[in-house]
Amino acid sequence: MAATSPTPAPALTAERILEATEEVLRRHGPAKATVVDVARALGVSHGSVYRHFRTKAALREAVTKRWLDRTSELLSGIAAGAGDPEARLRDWLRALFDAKRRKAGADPELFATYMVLADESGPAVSGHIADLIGQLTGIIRDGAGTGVFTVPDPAAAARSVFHATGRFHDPGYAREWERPEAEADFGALVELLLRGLSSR
Amino acid sequence: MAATSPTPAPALTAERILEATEEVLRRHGPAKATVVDVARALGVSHGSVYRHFRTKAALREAVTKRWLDRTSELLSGIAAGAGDPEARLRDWLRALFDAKRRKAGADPELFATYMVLADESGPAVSGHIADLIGQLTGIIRDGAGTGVFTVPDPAAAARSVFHATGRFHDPGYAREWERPEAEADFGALVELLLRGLSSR
DNA sequence: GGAATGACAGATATTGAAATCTGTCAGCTG
DNA sequence: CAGCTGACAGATTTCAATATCTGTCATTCC
Repeated sequence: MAATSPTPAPALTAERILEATEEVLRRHGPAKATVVDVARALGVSHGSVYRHFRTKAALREAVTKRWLDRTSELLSGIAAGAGDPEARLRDWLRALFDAKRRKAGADPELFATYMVLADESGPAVSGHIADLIGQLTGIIRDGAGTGVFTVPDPAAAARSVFHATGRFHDPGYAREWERPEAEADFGALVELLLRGLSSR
Repeated sequence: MAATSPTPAPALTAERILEATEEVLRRHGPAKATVVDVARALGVSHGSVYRHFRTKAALREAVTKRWLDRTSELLSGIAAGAGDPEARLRDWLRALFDAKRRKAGADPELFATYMVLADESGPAVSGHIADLIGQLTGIIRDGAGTGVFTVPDPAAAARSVFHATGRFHDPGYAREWERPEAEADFGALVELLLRGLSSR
């Protein structure tokens, strides 16, 4: 016989708690999702949840971090690519915008839930943003190396590009993303920024 | 004898109601400011206020509009100037950022109050933004005329510039404006945008 | 007679008591 | 004995009764 049970009680792990928490958040929304709900969903007492996460805030922050990390990973693939830095920058910004817009459009309630969580988890979000700007810095540094971009400070340029495109990735602007002119506005802004990066 | 009283009862006018409303908002905040409070501050019954403004929402929107119009006027002076369009654009963006940052820093509670009002008054804000983008369009069109800027569509470029600088004028970012790197970030972004506008 | 009043109905906000939740921990269980 | 439980104190949320506010309008007052 196997020492580990086949399905009945798959051991209480941080990962399983996070999955259950996501489900509870999806069902009840951020305001009504309680630690007791999470414990009930897992068939354990809420005390057991506190063995893995010191506080409710820590649990929520872990959920937020997981969610943010998924976006980071998706984009890091593009940033690390080997092609033309100009095209890579375009693709990266486009992928960021598309990913956010798709999530906000597909399930607005869940997206609103994650906006609340992100608001609570300041440090996690700051780290995520630093990561994204780091990816941008890599692309721009590559371009500066090959001479496609003419910028004295790739890191500063990356910050500028990230801030400038905020309207197309900051969740606070989600409502605007469905407007018909959003697409053209995004394209125009990206081209303006690319011209600025590569002007002699 | 004068037909109009010297000071006692200076006639109930829309202007006086707006002033009293601003004062009540400043004192009580947006959540607790009532029409009854405004009427009491003026020494009249609340029914009299409803003679000048159909609803409480209309009264609040009028206050918002007055506030937004003050910013528009300040900037229109710069936009209509006769100097170098490049310098004018720099000055205009700088003036917008400085005005917002100064207001947010000097009286955070009042600024928060106006953020709530602006949130309620969608159409008034949209109109204000359209006005600002119009001013930007004027500057950029001038630059396109003299050849300083090389853009096919000044109106589209103006939209891009306004959106790109959102982080430095959108009230939602007010918290960031006090951070030490804000100044450098603002400068770097403006220079990047100017290079984009004038690249051959 | 044009402007202001104040009583009123329905909508919204406040309050305080009861219910629920968070976080701890001594003890149980396998 | 490592992991889980459930009772508990203090903090937070819910809920229903109560109070206040919004918007109207018949009446009053220069």
